Amino acid sequence: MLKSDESLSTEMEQKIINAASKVFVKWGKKASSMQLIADEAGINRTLLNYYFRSKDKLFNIVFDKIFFELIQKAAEILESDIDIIEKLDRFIDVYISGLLSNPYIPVFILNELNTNPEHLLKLFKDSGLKPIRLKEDIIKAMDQGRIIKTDPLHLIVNLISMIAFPLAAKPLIAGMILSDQNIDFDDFMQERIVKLKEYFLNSIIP
Amino acid sequence: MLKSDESLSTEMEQKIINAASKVFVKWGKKASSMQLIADEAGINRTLLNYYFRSKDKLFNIVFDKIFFELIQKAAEILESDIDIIEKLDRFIDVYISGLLSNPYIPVFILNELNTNPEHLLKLFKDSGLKPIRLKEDIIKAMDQGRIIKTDPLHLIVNLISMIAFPLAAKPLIAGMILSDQNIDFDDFMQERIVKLKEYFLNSIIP
DNA sequence: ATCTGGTTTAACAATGTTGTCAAACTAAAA
DNA sequence: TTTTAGTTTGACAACATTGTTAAACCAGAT
Repeated sequence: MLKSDESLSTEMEQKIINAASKVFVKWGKKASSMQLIADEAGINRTLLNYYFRSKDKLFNIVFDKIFFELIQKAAEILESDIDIIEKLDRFIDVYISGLLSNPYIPVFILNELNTNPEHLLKLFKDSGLKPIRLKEDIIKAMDQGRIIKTDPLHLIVNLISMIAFPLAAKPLIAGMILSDQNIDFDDFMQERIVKLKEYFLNSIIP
Repeated sequence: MLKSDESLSTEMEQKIINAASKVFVKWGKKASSMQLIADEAGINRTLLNYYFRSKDKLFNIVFDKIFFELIQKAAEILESDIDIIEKLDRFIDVYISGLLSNPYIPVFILNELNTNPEHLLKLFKDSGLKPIRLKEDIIKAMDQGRIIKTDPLHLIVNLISMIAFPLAAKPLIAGMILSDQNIDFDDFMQERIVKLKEYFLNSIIP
């Protein structure tokens, strides 16, 4: 079919990016072959090179896209003017539900993080997001006596950990902790949204 | 040199396993080549096959060893008869300091977990460790009023998350949160041992 | 009907990786 | 010294993967 306008080319590009995302996120960069991606997209392998030149280029596009979406979601919440407690509440909500539909993403990110830290740090700097702004919000709330006084950096790390780790470790949680109890992982995580808010907010509100 | 007794063969095997551990843990299974491992060990590549038959076999030995050490450490603490609060305290200690010297391990495990869950679950079952026993300890302490009443499963997940995630996400924490503040990651984690105990125990003691 | 531009394909070369094998090596035993 | 058994090495074949190229294809424009 002729490329009569931009949207058609973009249509194929989208198809490829979607397939590549699935494969890269599941298997990681090195273990993903161009053939696997082509199969997933239902197209000839050579088309991947035609549209994206090389595996490296394709990977970077996919990675940047996924990372940007994650960062942007955080930015929207953190930079908004809502109350700090409400912010934290939403943060838990948005990330757990968001990642629940794509549980391979955390490990995918962590993996690239370990093998190629510069790439990610560059992206992060370009994004302009400053997680430290959250620290200031927290300190302010502590001064006002609305939040218990504790180390704000560790508090932030605690929150991110409790949100992200269970998703990254899905097979571990499901297999080692939930299976004997006959609990479904997704149910557990849905419940977790409520329970984590309860636990975390209780732990910081005097 | 002739293999006059067991220990000599074991010496080379040890050398290989150490090198393979380093390479596999850093780069993951697929991205690690036998050549890379041989270079790390300073030996001829063919020797790897001579001693361990195949890459798969070598990988499984390395992985099982690392996983077993992790599990065993947990078992020692959890199965001991010390007080629950002391148990949790030690758990934080042992895992943060242990993984700090080997920060690539968490992602390595998580990665294998995602791409090959059966392998790990089999290992886990063979180990005989029951993390659920911790749940019973916690419930007992809750009944005695020594620990605040909350969902024990989520509590366990919270603890594991706060311990393991920052180590898995070292470049993220270091690059996105600590770098502006001029804080060294290892210092931060040493401090974290204290701060996390404080935070976690405070959050569960009435 | 032919031309023309982007698109798709099969075939190819280059490279990397794994595992095997036979030959070379080494140090102790006979 | 020669033999012997385990060890080490280089060479090889098989296979997977990547990226290129030239040819085939296709639908609208001329």
